[in-house]
Amino acid sequence: MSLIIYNVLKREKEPFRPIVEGRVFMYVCGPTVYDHAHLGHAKTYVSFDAIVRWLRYSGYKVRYVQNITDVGHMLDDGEDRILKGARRERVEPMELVERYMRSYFEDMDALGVVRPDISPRASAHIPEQIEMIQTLIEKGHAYVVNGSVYFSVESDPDYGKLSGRRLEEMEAGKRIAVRDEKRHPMDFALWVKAPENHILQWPSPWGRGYPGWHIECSAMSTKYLGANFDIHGGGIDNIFPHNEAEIAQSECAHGVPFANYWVLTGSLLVNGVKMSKSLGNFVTIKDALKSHRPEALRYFILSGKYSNPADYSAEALDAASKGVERIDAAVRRVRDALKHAPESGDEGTRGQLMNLLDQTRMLFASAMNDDFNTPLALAALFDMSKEINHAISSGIATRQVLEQALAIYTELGGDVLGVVRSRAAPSTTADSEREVALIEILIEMRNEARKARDYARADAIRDRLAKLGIVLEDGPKGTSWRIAS
RNA sequence: GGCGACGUGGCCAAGUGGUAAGGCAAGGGUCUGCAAAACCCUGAUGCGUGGGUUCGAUUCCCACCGUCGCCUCCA
Repeated sequence: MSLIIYNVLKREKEPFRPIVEGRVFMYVCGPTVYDHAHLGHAKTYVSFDAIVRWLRYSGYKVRYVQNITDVGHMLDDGEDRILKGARRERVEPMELVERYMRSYFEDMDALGVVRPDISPRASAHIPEQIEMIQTLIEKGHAYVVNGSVYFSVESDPDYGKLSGRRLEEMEAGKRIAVRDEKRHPMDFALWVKAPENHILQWPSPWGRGYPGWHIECSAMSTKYLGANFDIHGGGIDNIFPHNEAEIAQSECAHGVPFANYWVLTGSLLVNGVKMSKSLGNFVTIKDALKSHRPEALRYFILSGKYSNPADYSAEALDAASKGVERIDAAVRRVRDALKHAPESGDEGTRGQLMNLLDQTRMLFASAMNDDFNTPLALAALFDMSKEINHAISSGIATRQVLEQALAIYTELGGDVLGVVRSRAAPSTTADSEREVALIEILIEMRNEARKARDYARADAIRDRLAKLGIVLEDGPKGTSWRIAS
């Protein structure tokens, strides 16, 4: 079974053929770190996390590079976002960058997003960017004006191939006053001359200045992945001008194709419009994590296709929490059942169940291999849960079956999608060990009350524990407990 | 205006030229002292609207309506 990817560059699904057998070189546009990350960022990076995890699970050796933009990302008025943020918080630009870069990694760690293999910073790759700009000038694709350097879009016949735009058509829609030093209104800055007292500036062959936003991704992806690499990812909202500019710069400088596959994620919407900083309609990841488990946020994101837009609402997140809880409950039951599972059972039944589990793995794999169809992959886990629950209820699940089911939850639900916690909440600290013991004492007392038919007392214990977020569940084999999600 | 995406049961969301996965919510039932969890049952004669192609379309084509993204602020 082989992987098929929807390639935005071709506008169609195509089989994935890596440049080097067994390896994947992948770049994803990272955040500009001038403020806390919100759920829109979470959608993109959780989506790519699932993609990378699946590639690795499939046996590929992946090098995953995701940049940190800490210079060069301009606002409409030409001011650098980092400088504006630094002024707002009255700190050094690099202090601001450090603050929000840490915040970003904290959020990603909390969401269980596996860290990229390399997280290069734009400000740490100024020489590489300058070198690339020089190459572009030498090859006639860029020109110097008053200490700034612009990329000449007319010098690139392929310009617009990713976003499907043509230069002639774009001129009509421009909304920004064009700097008259540009030769063509669509030309974009590779290097910007710094005003006198500009805080962020570096020496260059063209005088002191700072790099444009797009060139960093070209320079850094080339450095760590090569001029031609496998997959380039990002949010669809950056398809133009950013991704388009990356392609133009890279291909004009190196004369080889840039990324072979373009994988872009749909935007996160709120009430039908994009969640964004500028609209102020955003929910930070930190805030969302105050009321929802990371697995619930991941489930919310992965229950739709990465390429489609998703609509955020508090209700949607609640529904996701319930969904993830259903899987969790099933995993708990399997773990419990494993404690007293029969070693052997009816051979025919056992074979049927093992078949079902194989089927689950197959369905999951074919879903993920079909352009990373995570919602369909999740459905495979739900279908399995239903069958396994049934098998446990009717006592026909043998140890072998349960172990295999648990392996599926752990590997596919946990390692690949990250919606199943890797194990039951660990109780490693002294405090929590004591807490567990106390809960067990209370359960014992309650069960004594139940035996004595003192239900008022039994219910009181259950209710009070529930208020603390501890849920009791009475089963045929005793009472179990869990922390409410 | 240009480019792109989308419109599937109350909500979310897969999918296919041959008769609609899954989740949430709802109703009924089994289990339980009561719950919880779990399991069983119920629900779109229809997949934006109107045409067309076809033996047959939700799936292909055309038109229209609506929503969203991008067109140098944003993952």
